[in-house]
Amino acid sequence: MSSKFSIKPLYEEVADQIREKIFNHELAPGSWINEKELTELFGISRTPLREALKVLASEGLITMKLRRGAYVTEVDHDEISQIFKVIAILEGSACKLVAQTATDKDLEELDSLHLKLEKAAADRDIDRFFELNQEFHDKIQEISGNRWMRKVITDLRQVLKLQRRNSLTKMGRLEQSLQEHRQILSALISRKGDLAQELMVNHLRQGQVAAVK
Amino acid sequence: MSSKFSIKPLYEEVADQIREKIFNHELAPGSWINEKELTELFGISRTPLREALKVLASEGLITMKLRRGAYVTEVDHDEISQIFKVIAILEGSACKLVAQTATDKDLEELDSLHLKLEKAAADRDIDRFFELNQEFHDKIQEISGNRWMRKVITDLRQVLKLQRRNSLTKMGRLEQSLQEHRQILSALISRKGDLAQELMVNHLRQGQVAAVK
DNA sequence: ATTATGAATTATGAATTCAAAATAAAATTA
DNA sequence: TAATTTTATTTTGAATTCATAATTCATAAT
Repeated sequence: MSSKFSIKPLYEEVADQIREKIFNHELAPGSWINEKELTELFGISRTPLREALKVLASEGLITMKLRRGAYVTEVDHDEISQIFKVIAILEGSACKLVAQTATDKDLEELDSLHLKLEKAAADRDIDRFFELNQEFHDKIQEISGNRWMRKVITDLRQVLKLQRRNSLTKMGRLEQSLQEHRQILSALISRKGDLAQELMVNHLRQGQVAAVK
Repeated sequence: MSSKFSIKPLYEEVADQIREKIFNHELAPGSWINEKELTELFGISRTPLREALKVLASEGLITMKLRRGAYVTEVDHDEISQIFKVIAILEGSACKLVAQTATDKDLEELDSLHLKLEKAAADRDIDRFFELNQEFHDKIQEISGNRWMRKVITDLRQVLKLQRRNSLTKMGRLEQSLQEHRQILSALISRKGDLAQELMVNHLRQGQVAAVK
């Protein structure tokens, strides 16, 4: 591995790298993991690699088969749908809470974040849009102030990322998604908790429809 | 380890055993994990033990410090409170869904489960009560049919179990808890989704109050 | 007596080794 | 030739080994 003085343990570093490979489909769902190949690629021994694999398995990203090794988990449409439902419930609640308890400063920050999002969309900068879209959702959770809810959502989103068709891949959906965000933001700013919650749940439902095709 | 022909990988077996030790406070929150001691106790080498530790760390039960080892995670009151809130949101939603979509047979099963719970309470059989109480909650999630929601709740409950003062330790709370269950069950049977949800959220809030003292 | 300093011990992180199981390849037979 | 058995190779699971960092303990200095 690159630097001699590691900040994090080797197995975590390795887990990060493998996660990346999974998310960009260098390691596609269903494909088996070749330990030797990866140890050679990373220039490490099997011990930390296998530790990393166990962590990824407990996250649900890979599946371990006794005496057969590990393969990238395949999630079917039904499971994607279930995961979306859980996320919708949680982000919806977070939204309601934000409408009720956020400071004005919080909402200003959310607003300025959304402005950047609008800009990225106008520029047709897809990557930046994705990134800021994620930040927008995450900011709401941050404001709502429940670290465990945030962790749960992050973990679930990670499993969703196994799927290539990742919610708003298509441009058409992008514009609609933006419109939904505007409504959510507006509801938050006018402190309409129930409305904000409903809009967020619906927003995520739309995302789900796009995701499962 | 006991049986020669293992069904599950050694590291999982070991993780299970350590989890048990954590939950019954043989390994108390804050205490450091002695690798050598555990390998000798289980009669295994450090390799599978350390794999197990990494899994437990990713579950949040233990915390790893680089070059210092691992200790059992300590969760403070604030975090317990946050976790309860997430569980309440999810179980509340599950409850609403069950009221709306459960078959009559589902509700009959839930009812008979609750009868057993009443019996255990009448017998003052605390262990059995705990077990059936858990089953009651789990059954609702099972009926609601979202495996991922169930997994999330299970994982969160596991972290709660780090705390000794586990919700309804005191007998007084036991009777009240039973009363709350009756109301939830009644709301479910009469298909009042919103009420069932509200009752469940409140039930868990009560549990939280008991838990954080 | 208390605090520093340095040696000895212990524990951790990671590579290597070894045994057993699974897969692939070769050889035998029908 | 096709199917089946046998043998070789690869891969996995787990123990062992090794290097280094952290801790403990003993000694010396203030």
